[in-house]
Amino acid sequence: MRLTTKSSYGVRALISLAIMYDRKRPVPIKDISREEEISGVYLEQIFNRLKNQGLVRSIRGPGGGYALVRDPSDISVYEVVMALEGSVNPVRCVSGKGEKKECGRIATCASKEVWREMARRIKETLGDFSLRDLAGRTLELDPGKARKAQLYEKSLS
Amino acid sequence: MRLTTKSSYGVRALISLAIMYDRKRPVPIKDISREEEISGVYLEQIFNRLKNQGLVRSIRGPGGGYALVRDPSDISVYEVVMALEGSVNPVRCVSGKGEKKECGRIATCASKEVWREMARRIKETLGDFSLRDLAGRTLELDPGKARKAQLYEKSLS
DNA sequence: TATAAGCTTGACTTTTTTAGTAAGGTATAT
DNA sequence: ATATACCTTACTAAAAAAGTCAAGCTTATA
Ligand code: FES
Ligand code: FES
Repeated sequence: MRLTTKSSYGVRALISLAIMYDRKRPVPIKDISREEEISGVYLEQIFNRLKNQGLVRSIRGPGGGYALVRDPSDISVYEVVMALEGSVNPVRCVSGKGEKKECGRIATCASKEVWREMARRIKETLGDFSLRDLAGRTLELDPGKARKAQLYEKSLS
Repeated sequence: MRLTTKSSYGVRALISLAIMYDRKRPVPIKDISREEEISGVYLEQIFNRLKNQGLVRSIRGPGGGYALVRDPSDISVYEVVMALEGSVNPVRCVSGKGEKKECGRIATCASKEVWREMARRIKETLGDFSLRDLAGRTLELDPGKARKAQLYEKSLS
C-alpha cells in the first residue's frame, strides 16, 4: 500500500514551487535538491513527468528553473500523484482505463467493488489538498523556510 | 499505488470462507486454489498470515481446511488488508507505529498531513465492507457459486 | 560571442519487493 | 496404515523502484 517516492518527492518539490509562485521566479532543480535532500538527477526525471503532464513549465538558461503553470490553489495533490504514479487503483483488475491485462472474472467479482470505492475515496481525499494549502502549512510549520525565501530574493537584487 | 496480490487474493479467498461459514464446514486450500485459480502454495502463505493475525483457524487432517474465526459480518476488508500488508500508510515517513526509518523532517513537513489523512480515509473505506457484504454480493453476481456450494454439501453427505 | 547555468533525453545500474517454488515436515479422520 | 490437509523454512525468478550516467540543447549575461 505504498506510493512511490516519486509522489512524495514530487509533492514536496511542488510545495517549494508554490511558495515561490507569488515571487514569479522559476526555481532551479539544484535548489530543491539541496533544500529537500533529494537526488538532483532523480528530481529531473520527476520534473520531466510533471512537465509532460502540464503541471509545470520550464525556463532554460541561467536564472531559469521550473515554475507552476497554474495557481497553486488550483492544483491538487491528486493531480500531482496522478502525474507521477499514473493511477490510483489499488489492484490491477480495476484498471479503469486502458491498463493492459483485463481480468477475466471481473463480471462476477465482488471485491472489485471495494477497490473501486477505494480509488474513488483516495481521489476525493487527495483532491481536497491544494498546493497552496500545503505551502501555507509549510510556512507555518517551518518559518525558517519563509526567511530563506526572502533571503534568496535579496541575493538576487 | 498498489496493494500486493496477497490482499486481493486474500479477500477473494475469505469471501469463499464467508460463503461457507453458515454451513460450518472448513474449506481446504486446494478448493479455493482451484475455484479462484490462485497458486495453492502461495495461498498457504497467505492463510498462514491470516491465521497468525487471528482471522481464521485451521482444522487439520481429512475434511479439514480453514474457517473464519468470527462471523463474516464482523470482519472487515480493512482487517484483512492489515493482516496481509501490515499497514495502509502510503509513504514510509508516516509509518505510524514502529516501522523503522524515522523521517528527520517530519516535524516541519506539511505533506505528511496529506498522507496521514489518506491512511485514515482508506481505513474508513475498507472498514465499511464486511466479508458478509461481499459474500452476499458474490452470490448475487455469480449465482453459479451458490449452486456449487450446495453441490459440495451434497457430495459430502 | 564565449561561457556557464540550467533544462532534455535516453539508456543504464542497483536495490528492493513481489510473487511465487521447493521440500520436507506434522496432525488426524477413516 | 494411509491419504488428506495443514505447517514451516528456505530459496528463486521476475518485476518494479530508485537512482546514476553521459551527452546534448537553450539562453542570459558578461
Ligand atoms: S476483478 Fe479481477 S479478481 Fe476481481
Ligand atoms: S515526513 Fe518525511 S518527508 Fe515529510
